[in-house]
Amino acid sequence: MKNTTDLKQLSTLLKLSQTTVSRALNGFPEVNEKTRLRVELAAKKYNYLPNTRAKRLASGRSMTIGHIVTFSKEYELVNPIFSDFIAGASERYNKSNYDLMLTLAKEEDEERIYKDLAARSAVDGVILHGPKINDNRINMLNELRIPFVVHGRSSGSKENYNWVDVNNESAFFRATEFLIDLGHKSIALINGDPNMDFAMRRNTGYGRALEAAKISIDKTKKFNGEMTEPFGYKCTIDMLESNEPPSAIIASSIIVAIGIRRALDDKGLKIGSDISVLTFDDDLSYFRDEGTVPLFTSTKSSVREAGYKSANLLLEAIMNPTNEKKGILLEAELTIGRSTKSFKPIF
Amino acid sequence: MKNTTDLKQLSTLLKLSQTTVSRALNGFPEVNEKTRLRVELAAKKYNYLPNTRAKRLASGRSMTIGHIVTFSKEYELVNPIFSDFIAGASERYNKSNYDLMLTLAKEEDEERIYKDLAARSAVDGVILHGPKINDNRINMLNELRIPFVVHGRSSGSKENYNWVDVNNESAFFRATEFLIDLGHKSIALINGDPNMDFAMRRNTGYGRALEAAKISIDKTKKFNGEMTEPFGYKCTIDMLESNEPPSAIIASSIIVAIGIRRALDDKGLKIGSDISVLTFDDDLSYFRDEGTVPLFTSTKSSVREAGYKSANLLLEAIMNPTNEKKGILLEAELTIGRSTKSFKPIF
DNA sequence: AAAAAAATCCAAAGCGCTTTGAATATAAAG
DNA sequence: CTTTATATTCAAAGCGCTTTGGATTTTTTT
Repeated sequence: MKNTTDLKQLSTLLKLSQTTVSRALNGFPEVNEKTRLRVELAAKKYNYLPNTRAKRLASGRSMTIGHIVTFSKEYELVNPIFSDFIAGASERYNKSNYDLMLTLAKEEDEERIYKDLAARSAVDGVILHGPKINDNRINMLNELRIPFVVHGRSSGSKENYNWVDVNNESAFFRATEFLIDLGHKSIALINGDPNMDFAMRRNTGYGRALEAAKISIDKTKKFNGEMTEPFGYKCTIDMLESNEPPSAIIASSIIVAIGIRRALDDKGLKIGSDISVLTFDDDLSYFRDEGTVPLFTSTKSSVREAGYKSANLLLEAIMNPTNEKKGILLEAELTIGRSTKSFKPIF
Repeated sequence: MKNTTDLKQLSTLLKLSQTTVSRALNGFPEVNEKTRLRVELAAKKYNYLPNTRAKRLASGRSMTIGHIVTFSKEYELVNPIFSDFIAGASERYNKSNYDLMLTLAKEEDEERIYKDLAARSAVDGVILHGPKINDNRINMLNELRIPFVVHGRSSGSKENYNWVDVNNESAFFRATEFLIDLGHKSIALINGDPNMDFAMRRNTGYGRALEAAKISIDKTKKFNGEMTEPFGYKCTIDMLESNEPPSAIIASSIIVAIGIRRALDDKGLKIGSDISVLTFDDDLSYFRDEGTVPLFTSTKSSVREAGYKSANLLLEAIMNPTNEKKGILLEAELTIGRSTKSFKPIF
């Protein structure tokens, strides 16, 4: 029935103790090179790999990183960026033989999940996704003494923690400034959930650029919500049906931008020439637009790279628990597409 | 340092043996109801949860399901449907306290990963994603004796296996038939990788409907490739620049359909009135279009539901290893949007 | 060649649970 | 009030590794 070789069998075959075989395979110095070679050959031959369960118990490490991703409450929405983020993280884990444990849960269950993870010591560390302003999960994780890295940051939090974030404020400052330089004065912003830290920073960058150009903020042109395609559509339609539609729109994600385009289309407006659109772009793989000039002008930063770097930072923190906490700030680059043009009144 | 309670501590506190405490918590019948209550209360009070690593070793089960998702070779693309699929699966696992282990890997590593998983007995079962025609991973998994469920099927495989699939052939038959009924005679198909089983079935459904209407197949209007937005764009541009553009296009995913729309837009064509577009829709959460009449006419089937059902079938198979292998076929529903209109010559 | 040092190997304990087989307490039957 | 059956509890073994501390062998030093 059992078709796997275990350490005992292997050591008997080799006429060696389990200790020696174990040490040979784990690269300990106190083992003769010749025997190590013998052992490694035999391990390969008999297809031996240490039983994960036993290894984890004996070594006291789970060799597993937890990712807890929450659905948004209303729409049971899974953030589309998470697959690319995880692709990056997974790439890093594979190199060090860590496993990735993924939990998708409702927001209200998240706290319990972290506590359970700690109590049953199921993971060696976690990645915290989607930090909010003043996110109390951060101090909770510090109290639970689980090593962790935050993808993003949490303004207002007094805690000391590792993070990897894109410079959202500067990305949106530059985006707004770029549109202003093109002559736009009425620039809308379709942003994410206002409790999210990234949305707040994006809002700040947007506001700073407008202020610098002495353009007052029009509250009817600022939207916060779930970053879905229909949300982008709806906000745009609302603006286009208002008295004073904007001449440019900034979107917080490419999915939203696609909704904006659909709305423009419906209203018979041409993207770029009639209304400029600029979006933040996470460089999601299935929208990646190589070769041709991209449709959307964007501030772009690879979320996959963020995933890799987050994973890397976490593993470092696990190996060296005394390390100083560290923050990594990624800059987004402004990529010019065909969706932005100089201002020209159309209404 | 250690801040978790273990079984030994808990049983000492309760003046009971570890055996009794363990049994009480695991719902064994041979434990007095009063003691069980005492134990459960104490467990809650002291925040006791069994150590995952120890439990897994002792019980001989990993309580973990593996999902191996591969990047496509050329584009390092992560299939966007996988996040919604996993959301469904995760929901099912949570109910039974299974963990989900996710590995993202290159195709060429996949075989080794399965073998390693078996050798180190790291999971109790796996979900096989993205089956191809004659997929040899299926017999490999059977040989490895890992319980598994295939999301999709594999034509040509002689193996006996569990699967959950959407009726791709009928979905594309109906889609094509629907367009034919609207008077379209030149209907393009932008499909996935031709080695994928689902793409083959979709092609079959499409072909059958054309044949039934005595429309001969135009090979210049059939495309196979990565289901990205740029791919949809490119195929459409190519057709529009040819001598005989189609009057309708069927897309294999909403992402592709979005690319098609961009191309139509670029060429100054109106979706629906000028060219009809019909897409398969996995009902991805961030494109879900509630309330209004959806833009795209589609054959729709929730991939999230498929995830839930796959997980459920897998857990059943793990609990009852002698169960007959089972297939679950989901039907897609035809949803009428604004992207399809009766045929009317425009060129 | 004997003594000291270094290299190599091993037996056994332990990781924190579950589970087996036996012991004890309680209830039912004679 | 025994005896037998039933309910409840427990001590100890075992899951398959890693790791400790010691034993043995080989090499180096004197």
